[in-house]
Amino acid sequence: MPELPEVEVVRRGVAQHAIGRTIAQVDIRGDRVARRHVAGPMDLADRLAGGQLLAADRRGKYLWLVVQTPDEDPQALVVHLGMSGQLLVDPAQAPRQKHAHAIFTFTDGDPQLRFVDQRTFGGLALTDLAPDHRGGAAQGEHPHGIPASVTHIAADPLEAAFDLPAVVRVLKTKDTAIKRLLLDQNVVSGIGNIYADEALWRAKIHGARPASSLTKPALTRLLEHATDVMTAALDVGGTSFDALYVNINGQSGYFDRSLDAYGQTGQPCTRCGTLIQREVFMNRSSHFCPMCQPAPRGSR
DNA sequence: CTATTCACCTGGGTGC
DNA sequence: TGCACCCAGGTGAATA
Repeated sequence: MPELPEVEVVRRGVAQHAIGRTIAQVDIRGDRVARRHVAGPMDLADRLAGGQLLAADRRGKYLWLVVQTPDEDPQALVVHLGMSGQLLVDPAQAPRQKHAHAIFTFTDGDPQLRFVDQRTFGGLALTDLAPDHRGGAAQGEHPHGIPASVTHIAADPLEAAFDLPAVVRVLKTKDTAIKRLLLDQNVVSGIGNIYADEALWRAKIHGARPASSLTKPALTRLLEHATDVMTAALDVGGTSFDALYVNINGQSGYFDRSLDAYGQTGQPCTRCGTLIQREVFMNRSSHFCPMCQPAPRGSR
């Protein structure tokens, strides 16, 4: 599932293959892929035609291409991969994928850029760029600004603008379960179910613990583990379980081999040998070691 | 205002 | 072989 490392792999691929190129046309199929583009798919395709791609940027799980459109200030083409979205680089003669919702052709010919999404939880939208009010001491990290539709998303742990002590202070005030907060993109962005479970395992913390019950050093360590595990995943191309998550060339990442908790139900904990358990929490699967990560009193 | 739940979507797997 | 059902889960609107 695309979380921060997987989205970053895609961003790098798009940057390599698409920056500087000019869009000839965008073939959008169906209404759903552009449902977050309020003016509709026709407007999206019309305004992108003739636009030049200036940059590929990212915050958390949100990826955007900065586009110099013919008639307006630079815009952000926000791409969210959702659960199963892919951006693929393909020659024009390659068969159209069943779930290819948008195909970008360029004035310089091949390759095309295709947005393919089996479950269409992801999508495309063109929005204005706004100054990065979260930039703080790290101005210049997003020189084109942040898409207006992404300004509510918190900085992610790989950004210079990420203020770890400030996030820890926020967490310390909340009685909410720590896993819920790790997944809250308004608190810290980029973490999804896989890396939340991995960070909690590494920090030996049960996800149902109220954040306020953890010490500031423990919360700090947890976020550092989240940063570490996402960095390690990025180094090997992300986590793939099947053909649903792939880079722009259709290749899988290798981090699934390094997972200690997520998807390891019934396997021995690599630290203590106790069998990893799966529990449903927040209507999601949570994987944890019942010995290393004791449940809080009264949970379940 | 904050906290929590649920609809959205498809394909692969399972049990009968 | 067929079919009903469950499961994966990021987001944001709806609800409490």
